[in-house]
Amino acid sequence: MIEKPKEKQRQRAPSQRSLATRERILDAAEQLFSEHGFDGASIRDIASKAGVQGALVNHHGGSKEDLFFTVVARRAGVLAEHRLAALEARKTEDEADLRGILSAFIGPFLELTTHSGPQWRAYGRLIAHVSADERWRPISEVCFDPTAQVFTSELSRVLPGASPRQIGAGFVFMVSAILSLSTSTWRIGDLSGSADTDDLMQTLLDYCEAGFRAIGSPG
Amino acid sequence: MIEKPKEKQRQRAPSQRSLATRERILDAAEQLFSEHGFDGASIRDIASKAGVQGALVNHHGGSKEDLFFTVVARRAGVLAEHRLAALEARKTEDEADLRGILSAFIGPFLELTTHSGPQWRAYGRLIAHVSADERWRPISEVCFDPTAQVFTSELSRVLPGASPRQIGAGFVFMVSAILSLSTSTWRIGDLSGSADTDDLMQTLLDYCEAGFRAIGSPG
DNA sequence: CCTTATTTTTAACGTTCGTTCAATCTAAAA
DNA sequence: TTTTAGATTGAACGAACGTTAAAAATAAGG
Repeated sequence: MIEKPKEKQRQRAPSQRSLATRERILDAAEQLFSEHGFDGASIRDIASKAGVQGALVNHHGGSKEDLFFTVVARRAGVLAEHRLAALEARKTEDEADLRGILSAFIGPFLELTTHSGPQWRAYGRLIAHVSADERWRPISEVCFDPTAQVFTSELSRVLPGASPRQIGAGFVFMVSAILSLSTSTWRIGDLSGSADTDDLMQTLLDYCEAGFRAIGSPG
Repeated sequence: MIEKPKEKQRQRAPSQRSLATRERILDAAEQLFSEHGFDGASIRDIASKAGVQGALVNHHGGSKEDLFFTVVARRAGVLAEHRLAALEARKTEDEADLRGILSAFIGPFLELTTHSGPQWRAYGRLIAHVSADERWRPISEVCFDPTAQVFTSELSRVLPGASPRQIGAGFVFMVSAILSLSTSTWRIGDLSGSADTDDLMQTLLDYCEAGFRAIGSPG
């Protein structure tokens, strides 16, 4: 499902039109997968939204599972770069304390998923699906675990009193809270405005920071 | 999808065998819905797991959406009763402080989903699906929102400094963290033992209590 | 026991699914 | 310009889907 080694090398550069078509297909898949999940979104729906024939989806994306992996992985690298860059920036400015670490993890995600257009917003919901369904654990391991390990080790550094299991639990709680902002915004209220989003990020940061401190300190 | 008013009254009591068959079907649906989601679980799979013919699933459960709602609603009342009873018990013992309220909400869920057999364990994952997919919002409103309102008003009482939006955000964060224990246990590590579950409940309680206090206090 | 409402099976309906294949169109490379 | 790899279309495949209808089996009620 993940490996894709068998691709006989191409003999011509892809045309600009085909590249654009491929992106349109991936965008359509991203939206429909995020709205209806893997099983709820059909190849035909994706093709229709992209304005192409169904067979073209298989041609550009391979099997449906290949397509799903491609869509998830497409933005995973960008997200990881933003997070790790934010972490490094905090480090060089001696702000790599608990709140700084959490900000470096939470900030880029909320920034991208709320201020970078509908595709990134859809990607937030898509990650929620990936994270909730054990079926996609291999995708998580490839796309998100490396970054997660960097941050958990940083958290262990600033919270020496917490066991690895406690760090892991707190990290899962934080991730689930972050993703809930992509899936359950209607539970809290309308936060389409940018100011509300920043407010909510502060609330989330306060919540997670205090939670980690409670975990990391005895008693 | 939710309403089910058209049932012409029956003229004979259902046999014990049919009642048992119905429960077997609901149990099978509960397990498969929780593992593969609504679209990923087929009527034929459910029938096969229940040991009956496919048509019998429709006969006992109605349409697939009706069946899903029935499965979710079946244990929702029991869960709500446990939570509200725990809350009342804390109130009469003057332990209805923040931690007492959170314990009354978290404790019964973890107790049921980890110590009451595989069906309740499946039910935990099932609720995670309901909570994550906006498609099932009507089900959430019927099955879970009444209890949620009781607890959020209690939280507002003990956290007068927090706005309704902050209370709502904290509640969503807490719910998502609770459900993550049903869906992402593999992220934290192997916690199949019962002792570990109790440890994790303490960690979750510490985390959420501190988070709520941070939200509820100025600064 | 007899009647028949209800349960259960068997079979099939029409639809949609993911995927494949051959034909056609497009455009990169020589 | 010519060649032809690659992009795109159109059509079809077999399989699985949710659902329905009519028999057959079962058991409740008289």
